[in-house]
Amino acid sequence: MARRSDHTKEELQDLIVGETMKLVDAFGATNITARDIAARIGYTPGTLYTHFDDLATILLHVNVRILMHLRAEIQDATDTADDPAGRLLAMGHAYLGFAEAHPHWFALLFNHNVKPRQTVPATLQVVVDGLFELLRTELAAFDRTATDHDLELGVRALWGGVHGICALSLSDRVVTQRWRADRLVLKTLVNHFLASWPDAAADREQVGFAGGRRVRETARGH
Amino acid sequence: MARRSDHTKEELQDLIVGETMKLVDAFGATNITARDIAARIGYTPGTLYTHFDDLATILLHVNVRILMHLRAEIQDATDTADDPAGRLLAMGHAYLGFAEAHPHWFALLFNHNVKPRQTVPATLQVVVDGLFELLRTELAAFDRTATDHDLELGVRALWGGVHGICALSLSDRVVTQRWRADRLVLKTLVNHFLASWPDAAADREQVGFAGGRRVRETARGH
DNA sequence: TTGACAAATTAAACACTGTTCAATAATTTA
DNA sequence: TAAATTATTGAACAGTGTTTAATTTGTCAA
Repeated sequence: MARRSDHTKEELQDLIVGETMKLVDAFGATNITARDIAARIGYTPGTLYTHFDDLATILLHVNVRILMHLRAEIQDATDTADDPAGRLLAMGHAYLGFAEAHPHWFALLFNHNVKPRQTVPATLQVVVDGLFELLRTELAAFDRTATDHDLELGVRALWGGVHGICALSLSDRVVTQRWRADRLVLKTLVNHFLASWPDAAADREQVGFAGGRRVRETARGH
Repeated sequence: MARRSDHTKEELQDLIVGETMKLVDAFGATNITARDIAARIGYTPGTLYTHFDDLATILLHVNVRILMHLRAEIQDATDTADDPAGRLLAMGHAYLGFAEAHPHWFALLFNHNVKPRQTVPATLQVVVDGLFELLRTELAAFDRTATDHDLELGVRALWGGVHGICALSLSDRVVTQRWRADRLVLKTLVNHFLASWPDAAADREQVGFAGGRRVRETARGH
């Protein structure tokens, strides 16, 4: 019998969430069982239920940590460029890199199995809002004349677009496996999106606009 | 005992896939069981396994039919506009409308649980390619000077973008529930994407470019 | 019509799942 | 030290996908 003085209540909860997160990363959320987690932490399955309501709740806490990882990587990506457009593209690349490096985490994040009853940890929405704010800051710097409404629309469209490319890239079901130029697709989307954004011209021409052909130069077929 | 002369082999397979599709639409793929399907068609669970290898295979066949529905709706959306840009936007709206009307179908389509062994029905890739071709045709009409490579990139970026907005819209986990202006987000993405596409200017100005402010007019801050 | 063969269907079982709960062990309090 | 409290366990529960032997059904030659 595991001695209860081995861990405090909080330590054990952290241990459960942490080991579950590793198992999800390795095998996917749908392929791990309560008994797997219990064996991993050196307890029996019943113990999980004295610390969490059910497995779904544990996975919800795992999701919070995953989101913090994702936000950290996106924040780091900000340093790789010194203009807003470059930073936005770099954030997209970080997003895609994260999805490729941890497909099971990505799947758990966005494949909703949340039962209506479930109490979402308050921290989750906070982390999401932080992620959202990172994008908004860059887009605002990119176009300083944009209204709040413009930014809201723009951030959601851009985030959605990037997310979709990542999601389709991981969904080996629908998209053919042969074609793997996701970074190029990503760049195409982001560049085209930003290229027609109001007041984009000055910024873009200063920094060379992140490689590829310069869209505006060929915009009217010249 | 159900009499085997009630249905031919093909009829019974169609019945299984069809009833499973209805159950998925109503309750979601993760909430239906082999016994549910069996009860629905008036047979016992074992019968399912004389016609399909396992449940995952049945769901794969369901996916084929779902994709055909999706393609049909997108094809129909083509008639609602008479210029390529308008048709592309209408196709995006159809995509989003389908996701909203059948969230469980949409989830089954893109949340991959396909085991590596699984034999994907040949028809599935055919349907996907057809869907892909619909977009390509419109984008090619929108920019007749685009190379094949341009079109490939553009279609994937555009499809990915639209898909992401739909996916995030259904993923009530990450995106806050309060903000529901997905159609506006969709229009923002598609319009900005097309606005900077080469040779887009002529078409866009002819048709008024699907509402909202005209991006190019303010592009350089005039 | 009959009888043998083939195929479809079933009921029962298998190992597994998430979850619950009385019994037990470990710790804290009096 | 004794009592009360709490954490942990092992065994059970109902339900899952799947397999299989036994049974029913249909076919077709004799």
